[in-house]
Amino acid sequence: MTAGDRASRGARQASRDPLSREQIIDAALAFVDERGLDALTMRALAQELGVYPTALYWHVGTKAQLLSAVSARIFEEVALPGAGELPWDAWLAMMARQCRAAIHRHPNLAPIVGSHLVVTTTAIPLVERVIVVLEGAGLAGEELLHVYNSLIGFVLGWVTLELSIEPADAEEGWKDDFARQLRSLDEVAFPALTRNMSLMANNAFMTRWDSGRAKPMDRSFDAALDLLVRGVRASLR
Amino acid sequence: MTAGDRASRGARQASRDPLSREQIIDAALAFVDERGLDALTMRALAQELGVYPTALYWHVGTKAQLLSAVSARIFEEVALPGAGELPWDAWLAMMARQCRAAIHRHPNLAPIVGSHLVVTTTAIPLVERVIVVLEGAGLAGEELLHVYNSLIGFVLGWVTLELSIEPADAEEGWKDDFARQLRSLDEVAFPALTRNMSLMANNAFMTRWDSGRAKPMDRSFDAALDLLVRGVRASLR
DNA sequence: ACCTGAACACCGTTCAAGT
DNA sequence: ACCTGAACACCGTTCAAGT
Repeated sequence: MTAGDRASRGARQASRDPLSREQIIDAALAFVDERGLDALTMRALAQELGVYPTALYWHVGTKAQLLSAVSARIFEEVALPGAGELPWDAWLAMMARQCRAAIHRHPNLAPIVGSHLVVTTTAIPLVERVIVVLEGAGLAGEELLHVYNSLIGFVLGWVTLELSIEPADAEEGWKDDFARQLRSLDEVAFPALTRNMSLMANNAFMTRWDSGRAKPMDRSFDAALDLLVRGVRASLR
Repeated sequence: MTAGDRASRGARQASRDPLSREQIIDAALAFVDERGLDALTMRALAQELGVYPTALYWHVGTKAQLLSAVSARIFEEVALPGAGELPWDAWLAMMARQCRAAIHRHPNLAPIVGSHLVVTTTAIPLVERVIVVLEGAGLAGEELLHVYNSLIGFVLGWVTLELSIEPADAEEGWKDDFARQLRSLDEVAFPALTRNMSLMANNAFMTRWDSGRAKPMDRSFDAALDLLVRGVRASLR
């Protein structure tokens, strides 16, 4: 460890107050937003804060715990209308779109949100209000539980997939390669896909090469959300 | 690099034939299944194969490319009924359950499947048959695209979330801690949640502490799938 | 309580050299 | 074509020591 590990112009250089856990989480979130998940190392973050890497451990425990705290921030950013201001179906659709928007604001965190268990109370206000609305729609018991899981699982999961990480630039022309592979597919073996290729190419899961970061799938999300809410509506009778 | 990096009893010790790309991918899949995603390093995998780490690079390019190839294997394992054997809605539900089952067979890969762009032709047969069935249900054009994305995004995303990674054992009693936090929630601030706590605790996204790996969410998945298919059915009229 | 400084046991990857 | 062997530039984390 050399003195060069400390930043010459870190945020800490100006403010000589001691580090805080909150400050570290804020810095980590900004870091991931700007430079990506892979670039976040304890050493690089420490340098950004003008501090030795090991100082972080005193505040946040471990890198995994830091990341978990950072991803929890996303749920605080979800802005919801008050319960009762909207009919239940409009409220749920609104909630879903607000969740998606919050994740889209931090796309580099999507892999964490989507694949790490959320064990934080910061999401509890959101949970509470969803339950209130579902009860308002006439749901209770097991049925309420399953509809809740359907909605939350759909939103968080679908958006995680939408924002998938693109392969690194190991092979440069991989996008063109994949596009070409799709275009030259055997139309005898795959008649339906080749017939709909202009529709599917780069627009559908498994036949796209741009991530939702570059090419958001707004229309498909709205459609999926509509189908799910329709399903709930139908099941209420 | 010392000679100890090579395995003393690796699979390679017995078979002296040269490595192959397929063999490496197979070994990596088995490795991840047994020892987890974090345990997979190029060095450890090389040792398992009785070879120097750098030998892997000649065959698979890079670790990211290897992981992408490994996760593609999951889609080959999805067993589907022939198109036309079932009504469209039953076929789609079957497809969804088979996809979920395939991912559940390799839960440690869920984070990769859920958060890395799929750019492989191994999933094309699946795509083809889904389109055939959707066309059979009377869908075409944009509507077909959106329903396709709704279904695939739901299945892959929802299951990724279901199989979320649990926090490491940094703090040992974190499960009890979280459970206690939930139980001691203010019932004035969170009346709906506290009222339904026995229903929600460890059964719902954001209020559970066991991953779907230990505690599969079968009922909720089936319910969600049913709601979505109901929605599609309703939208066909 | 909070941070430094050194050290440990790893990583992924490149590249020249061998066969 | 396929693999070895050494080396580079990193990692996360622990721990004793300082203030």
